[in-house]
Amino acid sequence: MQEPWLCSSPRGAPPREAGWNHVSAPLVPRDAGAFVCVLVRPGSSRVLRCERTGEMNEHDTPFDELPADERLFRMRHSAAHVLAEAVLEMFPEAKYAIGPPVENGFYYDFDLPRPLTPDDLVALEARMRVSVARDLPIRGEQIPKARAREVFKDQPYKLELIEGIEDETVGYFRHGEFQDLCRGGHTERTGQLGAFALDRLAGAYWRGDEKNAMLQRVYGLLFPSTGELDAYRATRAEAERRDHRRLGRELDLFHLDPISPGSPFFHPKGAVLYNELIDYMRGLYREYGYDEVITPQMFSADLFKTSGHYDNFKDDMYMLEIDEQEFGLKPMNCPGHCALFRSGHYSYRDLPLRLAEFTRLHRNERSGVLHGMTRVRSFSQDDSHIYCTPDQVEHEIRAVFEMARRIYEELGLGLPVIRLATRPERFAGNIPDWDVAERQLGDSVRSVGYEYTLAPGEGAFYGPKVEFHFRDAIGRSWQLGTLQIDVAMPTRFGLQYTGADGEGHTPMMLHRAILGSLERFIGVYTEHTAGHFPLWLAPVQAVVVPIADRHVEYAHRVRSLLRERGLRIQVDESNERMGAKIRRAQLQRVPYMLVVGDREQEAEAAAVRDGTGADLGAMPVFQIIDRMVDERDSRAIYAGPPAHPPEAGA
RNA sequence: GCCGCUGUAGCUCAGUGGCAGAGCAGCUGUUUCGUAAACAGCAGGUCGUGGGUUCAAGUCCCACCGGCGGCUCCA
Repeated sequence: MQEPWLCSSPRGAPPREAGWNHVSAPLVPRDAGAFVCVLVRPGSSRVLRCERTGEMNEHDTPFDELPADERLFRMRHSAAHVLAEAVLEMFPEAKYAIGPPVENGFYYDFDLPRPLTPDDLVALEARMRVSVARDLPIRGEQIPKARAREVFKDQPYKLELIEGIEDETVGYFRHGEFQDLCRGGHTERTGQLGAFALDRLAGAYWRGDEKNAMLQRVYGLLFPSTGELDAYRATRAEAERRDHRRLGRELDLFHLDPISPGSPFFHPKGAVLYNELIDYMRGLYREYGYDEVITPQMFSADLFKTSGHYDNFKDDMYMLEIDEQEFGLKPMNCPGHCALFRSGHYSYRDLPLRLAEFTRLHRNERSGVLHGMTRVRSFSQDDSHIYCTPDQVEHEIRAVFEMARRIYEELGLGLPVIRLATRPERFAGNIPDWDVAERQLGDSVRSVGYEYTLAPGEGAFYGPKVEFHFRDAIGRSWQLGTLQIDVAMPTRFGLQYTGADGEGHTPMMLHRAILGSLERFIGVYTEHTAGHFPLWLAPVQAVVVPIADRHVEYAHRVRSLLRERGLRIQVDESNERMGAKIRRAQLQRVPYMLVVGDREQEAEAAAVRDGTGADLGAMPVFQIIDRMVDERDSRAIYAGPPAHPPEAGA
């Protein structure tokens, strides 16, 4: 017989549903004034559910009637408790910290006598399933702080949390032998957790502060159903197949070498992507009135002292000593552009001045943060700084938005999601200027038809920041571009332009990048497209496949004709069967395969197969050229990967 | 940087103190082929690096380097 369920019902409030019998007898008066409500079907003696409507409204509404997202939140939250229960069983001396629900599941942080191993995860998961099978009631209540301190007297992290709570009482949850300090949001029983699995181990600082102890974090996945859990795992497997580090190697685009950690080597094919993207941006710069500049790779530390980067980022810069003077490799372009502006004499007639630069930047990123192409130490950006008069700012911001929208659309990325990052704790400039700039950015975002979410305290040290995020083809969100108003550097550099009044004025300054770092963009875009780049970006745009050796010469003629139009074409002369050549081209994500045999040679044609695997039939060579040139010049988005992509390798 | 895991052929991986292996890729030869993998042979190794334990180390221990998963950071 299960133990009765305790509910701290407010004086026996009746259940709301018709058709339920309400047994309001206080079966287990565990806490003074607490009532237990047991629900049974009419005519049945089987206890179906208990309901509690206490001060915390924990089980005010039956779990099954909650909105789906609230149910999922509670399942994940309760799963964290069940995980902690399992860990405490395995390690009675464990100190447990916090365990919230998170996207895709939950985690719990522990201070344990030894590191956990993957085998431990298996054992813990088994223990969790026991708790689920026991289907224990989860009870919650508010208890006085003094009592909580007593309950958790051997739990330093819980005690610290208790001290941080301002109320006189704290939330206290139990199921079985397990008890936790918790603000609530739980299932009614441990049997309601849905489909879960322990996922991975990680380290995490207590309270997210690197000055604090490193705890062991156990991550779990949890979804309402096994189907959804499997679907999530399938998505993750797809992400692995698309991983740019893997595709970069398989498609021979780039690699990273221990000889220079975090600094990509672009192979010939990767360099095509890099240069095509720059060409694309240059074309837009001409259209949008940007001027490209090239500034030094290295500056005296004085420059970075002036800009403020020295104070904020010196440890993350590559510093050098030259002739007993301190120099640094530039980690960003803005100080150099300010130096360029300062060197000239600009009047209001020269503004807005939009300085763009693609030169390489170096940042000494901490070793643990490096990640493929998305977090590197050496990179270049489609970077620009716009100097303008105060009354030009709004127009300039809108123009950046318009340009960004166009670029993301042309690349097939859809509409970005906007975040507005405001003044951080350490900042340059003065607060009134910050307030104005934050309002101006927010207003501009709305005026161009976007909503934004606020990211308080996440701005750059010199000004508030708009971030452009987008979701890729498998639902992951990435930040690409940014737009910032600088409320510090023009003043710090003493920048001046001559106004119509003949007086000197401080210009406004905007920072903006749309692709962001080219390295990161290429990494993200490789994953978004799974390597199926649009034709204009594809490193090899077509492979000519001769059926037999006697067709090689004609294949070369076809290649020449296409190359004359600037198309990037290869001939597969290998001693392989056609099927193998097709397969190889397909695995290399080549957009077009041009098969040539006797029939095609006769007709000055090629049998065309596109990257989706569709057979387009034989087409005259001139028609193939027209088609490809059109597709390239219109920057058409790739139609989509083949329905059944083959696995590379064995 | 911190915590954990990890490092064997170009790639993916096997090798639990006793002769360093497989598949794919590569090279050579045969085959000359009609839309996703022809056949045969050959070659390929400082087992991340440096110390240590041992008669003996890819295997055990220590340090360092790189990578992976997180945390922190991200101009």
